[in-house]
Amino acid sequence: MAFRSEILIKLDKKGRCLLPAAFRDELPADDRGAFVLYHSPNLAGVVNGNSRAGFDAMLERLRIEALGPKGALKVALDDEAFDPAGYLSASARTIAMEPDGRFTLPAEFVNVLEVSDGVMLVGKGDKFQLWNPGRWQQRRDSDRDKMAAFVRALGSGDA
Amino acid sequence: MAFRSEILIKLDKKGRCLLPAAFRDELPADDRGAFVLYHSPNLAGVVNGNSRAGFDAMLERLRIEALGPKGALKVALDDEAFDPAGYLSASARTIAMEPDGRFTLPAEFVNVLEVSDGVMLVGKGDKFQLWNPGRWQQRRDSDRDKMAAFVRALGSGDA
DNA sequence: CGGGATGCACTGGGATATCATGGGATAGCC
DNA sequence: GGCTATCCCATGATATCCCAGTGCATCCCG
Repeated sequence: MAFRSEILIKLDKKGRCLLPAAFRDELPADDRGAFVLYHSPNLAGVVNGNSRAGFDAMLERLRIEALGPKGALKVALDDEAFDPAGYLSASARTIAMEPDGRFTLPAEFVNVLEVSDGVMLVGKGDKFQLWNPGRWQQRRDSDRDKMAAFVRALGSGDA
Repeated sequence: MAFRSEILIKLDKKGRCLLPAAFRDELPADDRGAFVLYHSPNLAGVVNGNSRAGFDAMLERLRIEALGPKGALKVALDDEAFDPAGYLSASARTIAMEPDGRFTLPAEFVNVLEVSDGVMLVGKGDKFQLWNPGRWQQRRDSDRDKMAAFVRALGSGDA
């Protein structure tokens, strides 16, 4: 289960779009009919996606690693303290697909993406992202430079 | 698992090409049906390839190198920071082969390679590369001189 | 050691299935 | 009723499956 590649998909007049086969194939075999979309916790205008199992696993890790084993019980009871996993859950929506992989992109995500007729889907390994195509282009160019610098920095260490 | 030799393969009218048996044999025995292609992170016009396991192992090493073992949670949540492993994932595609080892080379790779009827496959040990045959010829000539100089330099060090 | 037979690797091409998308029709829901 | 979601069908493009041929390597046998 590793999401790869970047794919531009259409958003039609009815607000539907398609989760491409390359991404559907990465969903768990026993849960191919739905997935989760959630707002990026720290990057405005980006929507993250994952399988339900993948999203739940991330929340689980977050609770354990951020709060410790005993934190889980505390978080279940303590409504006053900040709960990062709860925050993400609130920003998430389960998306049901039609059998052919299409789904209606909820308006709240359309709004933050500011897309009208195309959405860029980007595989990030553990998860995938939805981007405004133009903004992704910029981010991609900037990341390409950072990647080149990263590789150069590795080289100076041992060569 | 070590990819060796350089092999020129045909790219047919339907955009298919063949992963030669010499390379298929280096794929893990339990995952012979697919492999991964990804754009070179710092060399335009070159496409890298590896087994799924080999690619994933590289990403894993990359994450540890870049962030330390405890960075996993942060990288899963932080969409703003540059993530080299995520960058490579986005540039990668899983390629399924037919039983006889043929596959369709995705258009995005055909474009960056600027190939029309032949692709040079070059074994690099841990991974392999796809080159435009002409560009590989140049690279190869230049590497030959560099290798000779490298060997000479070795000699002057202790003789 | 030579000659033939056999099998596999690579290439080509037609037929079929799947993918991605558009659009109509139907069924709820405020 | 107007809006949205769901189901269904249609279509062009692409990918996949299947079969066929050719050449090279290996193997077997005398």
